[in-house]
Amino acid sequence: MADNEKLSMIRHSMAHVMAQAVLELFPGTKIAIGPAIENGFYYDFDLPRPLTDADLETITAKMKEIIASGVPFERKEISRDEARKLFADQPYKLELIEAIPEGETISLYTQGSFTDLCRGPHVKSTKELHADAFKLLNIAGAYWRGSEKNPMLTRIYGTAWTNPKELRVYMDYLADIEKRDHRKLGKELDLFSLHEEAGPGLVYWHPRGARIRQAIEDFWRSEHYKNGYELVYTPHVGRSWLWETSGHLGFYKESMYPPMEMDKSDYYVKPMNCPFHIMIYKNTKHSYREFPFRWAELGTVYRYEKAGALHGLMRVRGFTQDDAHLFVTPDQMDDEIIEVLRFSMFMLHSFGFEDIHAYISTRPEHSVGDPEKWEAATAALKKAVEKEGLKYDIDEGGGAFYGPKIDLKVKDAIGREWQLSTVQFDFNLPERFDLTFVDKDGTEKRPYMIHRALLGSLERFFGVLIEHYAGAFPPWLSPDQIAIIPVGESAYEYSKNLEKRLKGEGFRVVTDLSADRMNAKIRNAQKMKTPYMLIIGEKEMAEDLVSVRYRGGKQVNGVKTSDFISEVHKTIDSKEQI
RNA sequence: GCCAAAGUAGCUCAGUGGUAGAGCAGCUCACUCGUAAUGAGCAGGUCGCGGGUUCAAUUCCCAUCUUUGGCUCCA
Repeated sequence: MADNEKLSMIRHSMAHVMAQAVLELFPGTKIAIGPAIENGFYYDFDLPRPLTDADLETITAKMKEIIASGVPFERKEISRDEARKLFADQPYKLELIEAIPEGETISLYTQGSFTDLCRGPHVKSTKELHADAFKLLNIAGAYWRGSEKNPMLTRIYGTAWTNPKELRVYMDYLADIEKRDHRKLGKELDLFSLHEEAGPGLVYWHPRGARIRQAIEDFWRSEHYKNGYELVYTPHVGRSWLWETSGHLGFYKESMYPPMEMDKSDYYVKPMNCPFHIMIYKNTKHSYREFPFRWAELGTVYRYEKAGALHGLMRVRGFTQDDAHLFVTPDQMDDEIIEVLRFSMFMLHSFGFEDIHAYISTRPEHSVGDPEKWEAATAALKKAVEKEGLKYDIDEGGGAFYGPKIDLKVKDAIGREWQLSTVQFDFNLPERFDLTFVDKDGTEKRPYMIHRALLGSLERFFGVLIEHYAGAFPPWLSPDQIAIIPVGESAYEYSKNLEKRLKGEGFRVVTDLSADRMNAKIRNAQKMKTPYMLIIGEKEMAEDLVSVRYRGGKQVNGVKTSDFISEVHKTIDSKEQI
């Protein structure tokens, strides 16, 4: 049997053991479902009272008892009527029984005092479960059957493994995630903040965060020009006419900030950049000879995200998309998609993401646009992904109503997937805004429109970068690249001049002239994860040397300053990590 | 929006029905230092905001905002 099947059986069985423990401790509890999931399991309960973290300990202790008792998991098949009778006081189970198709077997699994409606499979006995290889992690709310129209149940999440060592490895992984948390690092490294009193979900980029953003934006802009894009700037608000035409007021009004009334018109803050780029397109009549158009903008948009959905930089209400819109003729489509994908891969690689996976989403049930166009566009997406040699999955029917798309997800340093790039066809807006171009034969035709974002939003991308690098950015992105640390006051003057010299090279440099001892200065620079620390004392001053302490702890003393400068240039230019 | 928990100094956190405390950071002074914290002193808080109970509320209750963990959502 494959290891993951075994693990999944252990986890599923653990869920049953937890349900037994909860029922014994909280009589009258109604039970819902309890599957194995990635790394663990959960079970949903309708409890007589809310749970506290202390209850998790009690439940854990009870589970250990059940595991120690070594009871078998016994399977039994019964009729639908028997099942109804058995679960007469378990309304959620009754609902599940009714949902089982006629003719399908209904099976039960029993261990000790607990019987659950369950397809299985399970381990043979609780002897196969390890009392020290599981941990209950948290209590959360979850809608019955995942619908917000249904009652909210209490879900207990746990993790389970075959042995304590595996559990420890997983717990270490969770601790690593906590250490990398961009919200925590954002504070510690003084990168950004959010202010509840000034409006939730709105990001303040501090000088050190802004330096990173500048580095990203500078690179982004110059690469866009190199890759045949034009950069545009568009307004932040637009009259309701724009949003009525685009259809946003019809479909997405709930997610837009409410209107501002002025001169008897309603103005809306933009939730997307596309209608503005379309206005530029519509400004003149276009010939096929001008195509393709590639217009990019770091466009700041505002969306009303539900209060409970906000999360640090990852889900915010105001964010800047690295947006671009391509207007192409049908015969340019294939090449343009290939080019966008290649560009996208280049950008992601530049930021240190190597493991990239593509997801293609195809036409959903309700869609606009000619099915043949959908076919052609989807084929173009597949062709591009294959040409790039990317691994990909297809989400049949998972596209937006207006067109198929490719999403790229990257794996970070600890294996978590983040969606960054997206390339989407749009068969809706060109119709709604009646976009045309004059083709070779003199007739007016409809251009293809493609939306794409390479980094997604700068806020979210920043969050992902922080977590990927755990705050230790490669020098080209580091807020401070070099920290100068004079050994004593006698080196202050020299250090200030060295700072000037290094800044002249274009480096981001800070000199620590505080009253702290040298050791404390090193500690502070280290805590800020500054890549290079230069220790300056008598020896260095006398011979134009620097003593380099690298972020990793390595020291190289007596380096010629000019050698250090060329080394840093090389590292920054190549975007290497140190 | 829903379920649950939390909100005390800039940060991390302790604490109590009789209007608050630590460490770090900050400021001042002294020390002038060779690879992860020099020492002493000072200052800093309407205990998220609004009601209620009480002689008295930061503490108990209600409402509200925000945050956290999830759920739902994410054009």
